[in-house]
Amino acid sequence: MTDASRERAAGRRRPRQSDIARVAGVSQAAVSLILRGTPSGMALARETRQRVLDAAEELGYVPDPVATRLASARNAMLGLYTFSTTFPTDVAHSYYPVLAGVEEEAAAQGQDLILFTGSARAAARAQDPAAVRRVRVADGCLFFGRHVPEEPIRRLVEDGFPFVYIGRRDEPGVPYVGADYVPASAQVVARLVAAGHRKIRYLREHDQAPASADREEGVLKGAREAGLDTRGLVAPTDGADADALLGGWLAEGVTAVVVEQTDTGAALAGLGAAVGRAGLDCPGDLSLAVLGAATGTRGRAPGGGAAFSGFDVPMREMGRDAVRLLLELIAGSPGAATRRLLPCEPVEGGTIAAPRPPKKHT
Amino acid sequence: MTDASRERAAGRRRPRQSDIARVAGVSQAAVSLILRGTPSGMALARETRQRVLDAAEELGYVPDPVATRLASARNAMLGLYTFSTTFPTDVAHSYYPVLAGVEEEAAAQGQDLILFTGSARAAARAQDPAAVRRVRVADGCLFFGRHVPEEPIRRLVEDGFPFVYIGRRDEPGVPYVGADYVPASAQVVARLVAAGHRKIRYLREHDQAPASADREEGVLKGAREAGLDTRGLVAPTDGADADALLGGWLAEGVTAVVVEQTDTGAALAGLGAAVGRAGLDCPGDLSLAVLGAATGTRGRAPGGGAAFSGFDVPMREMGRDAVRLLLELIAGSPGAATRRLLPCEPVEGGTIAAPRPPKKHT
DNA sequence: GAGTTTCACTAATACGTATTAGGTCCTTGA
DNA sequence: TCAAGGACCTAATACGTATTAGTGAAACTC
Repeated sequence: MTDASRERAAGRRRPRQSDIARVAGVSQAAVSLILRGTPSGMALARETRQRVLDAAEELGYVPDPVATRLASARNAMLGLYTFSTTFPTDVAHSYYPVLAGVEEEAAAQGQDLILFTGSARAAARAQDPAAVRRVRVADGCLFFGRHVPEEPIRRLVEDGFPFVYIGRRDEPGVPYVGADYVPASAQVVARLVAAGHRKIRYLREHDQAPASADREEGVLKGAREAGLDTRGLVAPTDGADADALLGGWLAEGVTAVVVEQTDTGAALAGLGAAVGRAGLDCPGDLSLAVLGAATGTRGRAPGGGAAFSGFDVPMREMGRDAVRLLLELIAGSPGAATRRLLPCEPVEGGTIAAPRPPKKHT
Repeated sequence: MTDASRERAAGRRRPRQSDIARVAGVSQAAVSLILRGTPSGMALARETRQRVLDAAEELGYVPDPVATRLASARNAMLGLYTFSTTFPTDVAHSYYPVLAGVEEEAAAQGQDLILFTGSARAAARAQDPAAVRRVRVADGCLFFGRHVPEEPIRRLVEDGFPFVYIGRRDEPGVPYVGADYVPASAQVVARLVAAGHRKIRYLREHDQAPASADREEGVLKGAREAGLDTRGLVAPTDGADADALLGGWLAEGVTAVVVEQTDTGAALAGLGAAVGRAGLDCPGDLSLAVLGAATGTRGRAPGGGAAFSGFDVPMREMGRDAVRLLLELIAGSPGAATRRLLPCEPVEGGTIAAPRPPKKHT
């Protein structure tokens, strides 16, 4: 009776393996074995096999993916949990290439993605642990975003749930795929020094993220290795005080500025505008370098068409590698390196030149 | 013994209702009833209910969507199937705002999204029906993309699976949320006519998509209503022959060109370049109008900073409305209009002006 | 010709949740 | 004191497939 009413409601009911079994005169198990492929050492008579295949074809059988996944432990779905909206409003958002990489690799590996949209509500209710816990519906999960509620994540670590963070993390035991900012940032400073700059400033945002800390560390490392004075080297900004900062630096004889590029891009935008307002030529009057222009969103230098000098963050590759690592964790591969830093590609660009001969000094 | 070995193998197993039941000292059925909500006329003691809820919280229980789906038919997950990569390589891709709208509304409705990444392989294997079939793990599915394999879709219609197409479709019975291009396109022509133009051309791409057909229909409608000659009005292009077309039109005394804007943007890009090479001033020498600039990607007119005149496609709202419609279909709402066209917002822009007094005629 | 293998398949059960049909106790009314 | 009813919960089963253990029969071994 229930069956009949369901058939009425949904038109013709989808044929199942048991229907095929009835038609072909075999058991449901035989149908499953034949359609799925016999595991090993199992043999089915050629004729029976054909009868089942014919019946399946005739009935228009389609396996139910839900049942398939219930029966086998995996569901070939990877979670993607972002701590802001996944599709940001700002098209030029720097997250974007990472997501593209994630999708690309997931598709290549035959995995679907579950986008957890709880972010908005989770943010509203301040760290609702249930929101993060929901990711367990997937085989594993990728986390992405600068600011993360730590408590729910720790919970996942404890439970042994497979997940990978995109971006370096400080917490022990958290697998991640990040960018290797330290050497890349040091190398940018080295390039400025090689071009003749001795008075350099580093403009960074007010931010506690590991990515920011690493860049600063790299800049300091590069400065020390070149024998530069690191006092006053680092200047945090919110993007609004750029004019004052720039004026001060020019007065001090600064010839090059390194800028941190993050998802908001506030520091770079602020400085770029200030350079424009001051009527400075770049790189004629001032050399600029950017730490981590987002691939595909690469800003244009104030002067004209040339790209900023600095390095690119391998966003796409981070996304891809995170998927690979996650799948290894899910599979339980023992030898996998669970904390990975990918190298950043240097960008030649056109915003570094030799400094003008200093007036005071000559 | 089996349980124990599995626990060892996979670390700690995900908690199930039966685990909660054991902890709380009730049956699995009671757990399901309490967590899911008692149907009607069922009463559970307040104290028992609390014990179960506490145990669930303590164990970090999350319902298995696959099992949920198999047993009932809801899992609060909507599928999103795109017939190209979901995160396109081109950041300025016009699909983007639609996806943002989908995510926004899904989050608002407490639904997660399943991104089906089969697209790549499906495209490779030319219309593999299995790829589309995967969507059935979700409660319903959104389809998005200009070119769609029709056969698998028809299959879903037959099976009564709830889905919504983003973009108008010709096939009968397919629910969709699209943009109402016909009146919007006609209105653009009317605006040109009102500005004094009588010789107009419409540049469209070689494309069979309904969206293209609708725009052309609207342009023709607008032309007829203004009493214009529609012969030679429509010109398809691949973007490469723009110089020749433009030259011919100028010789004919054409004073305004309407351009179709699609996801590739080839037609507009080609014409814009041709206008530049011909040294024409827009709108001084030639008025331009664009049918459907993508929100957020709005092109700039060749002359300078002004936006193209024309209309905007309500991409974001289409995404949102598609989610709403899909949820209605899933809920089985009887009165829902299943085929919706949203109005396009006119864009004033700066590329329409009165035509120069024609030389030949005067 | 008793024992062993191989073949070809089936029975049974797991996967995790939803749902329905009861089953116990406890209170209440007559 | 017995029946009726309600409150509270459990047993049983369904959902559709995967998988393992096992079964009967034929074929082979010595």
